[in-house]
Amino acid sequence: MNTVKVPDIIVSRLPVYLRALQRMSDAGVVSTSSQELGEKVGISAAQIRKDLSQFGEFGKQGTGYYIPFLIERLSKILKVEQVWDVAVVGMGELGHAIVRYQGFGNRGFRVVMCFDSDPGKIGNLVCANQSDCTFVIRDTKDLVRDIRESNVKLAMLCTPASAAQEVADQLVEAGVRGILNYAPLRLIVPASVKVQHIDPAIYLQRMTFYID
Amino acid sequence: MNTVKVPDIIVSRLPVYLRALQRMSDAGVVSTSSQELGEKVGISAAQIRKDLSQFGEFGKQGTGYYIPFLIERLSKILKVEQVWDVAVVGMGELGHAIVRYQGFGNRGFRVVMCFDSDPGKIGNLVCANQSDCTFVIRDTKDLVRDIRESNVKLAMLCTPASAAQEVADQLVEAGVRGILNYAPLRLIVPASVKVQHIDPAIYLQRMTFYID
DNA sequence: TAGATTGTTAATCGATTAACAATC
DNA sequence: TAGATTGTTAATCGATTAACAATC
Repeated sequence: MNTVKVPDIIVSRLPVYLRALQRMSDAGVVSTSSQELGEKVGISAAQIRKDLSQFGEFGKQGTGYYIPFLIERLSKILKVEQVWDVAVVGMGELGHAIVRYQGFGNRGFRVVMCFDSDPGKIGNLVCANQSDCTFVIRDTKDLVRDIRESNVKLAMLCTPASAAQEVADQLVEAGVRGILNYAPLRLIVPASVKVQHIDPAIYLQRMTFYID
Repeated sequence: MNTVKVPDIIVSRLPVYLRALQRMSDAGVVSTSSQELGEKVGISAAQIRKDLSQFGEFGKQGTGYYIPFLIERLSKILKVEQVWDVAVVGMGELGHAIVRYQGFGNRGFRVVMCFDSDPGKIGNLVCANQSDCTFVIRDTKDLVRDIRESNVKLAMLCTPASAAQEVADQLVEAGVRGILNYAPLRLIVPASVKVQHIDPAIYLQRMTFYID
């Protein structure tokens, strides 16, 4: 077993490779090379080979990579050969959009429950699709109990900034190990909990710098 | 004038500094140090000083940084002392959530128009807030003309993956210089156009790797 | 076999950190 | 003044690239 820690920056590229490979696979392509994959994802061929070599030997000299095999291996490495249950907290516009969104299923995730603290929303139904209305908005007061009982390990945090840290604390207490944070502030969590942050305004500001 | 190109990685941190400074300012704090700011954003003090030194001298030895001044300078550098008009393309759940979202205003952006190609949606109203319904969904066929006429330089792309590249081509033709891409694929655009990509599934997969 | 492409090593490149003189 | 903190330089660290033997 290799006990050397894999650099975060390599881990962060693996999902990008996986997504491109799944697109190729969907298009009926069965094999590729580091060269071709690199062009699709905008990363050098050498880098892709080096990244993959952290985890094993997945290709063959002369012929490249067999896509179904590489997808299987990357899915295992990223632990998305299983489907993860996800909780959504904060059922404003964004929370609703996420719960209704259909695109996570084939990427390894599904929303299983959602919460809000607004009495006007608690108990309301959210329709994941037109015909089959499956989600009841739960009271955030029950968050720790409900998440712990159903063993949910991932959450998407869509509350206003003012409530975000308090909710994060509860998520940690409930045993959540990964938080996708949409609130525009940095969450303080133990080292054992991962946080990824999505703030559209930050991304827009990274582009305006370059526009004259 | 300094003609040395600023590294992208430094530019990418500036919005994070700005957001933290604005939060401090909102809380009534008027000055800070690289040490304190670093703790808030999770970046070393030395790195913050080095990043800022790319653009000038904004602090004072012994006393640190005067927050209103640093906010002003960072806003200028990122070109968000003005408010940018943004177009939203693809009015599914996500597009609606973005148009209705109120949080961009004080970060330098406002949505001014939205598009969809579905005849069942074109002409519908989208309410940016409860009382004042301001947006009519426009036909994507008119995108190039409308965006060019109103001189919009930023767009958020929320269409399905299948339509995304075609829409991106039209946005480029219309003179858009920055695209925030929510479709799960890499867009091909000229070097003069910046793309930032938001794919929640990618972020989730970056966390599951670390969860045992 | 000949051509193609891997996995890996060594060289290069760039980013981060440590340290400190300057100075508020 | 004495203490604090900047801006900057030099040292360190880590990531990327180039090159190529191995081999399908």
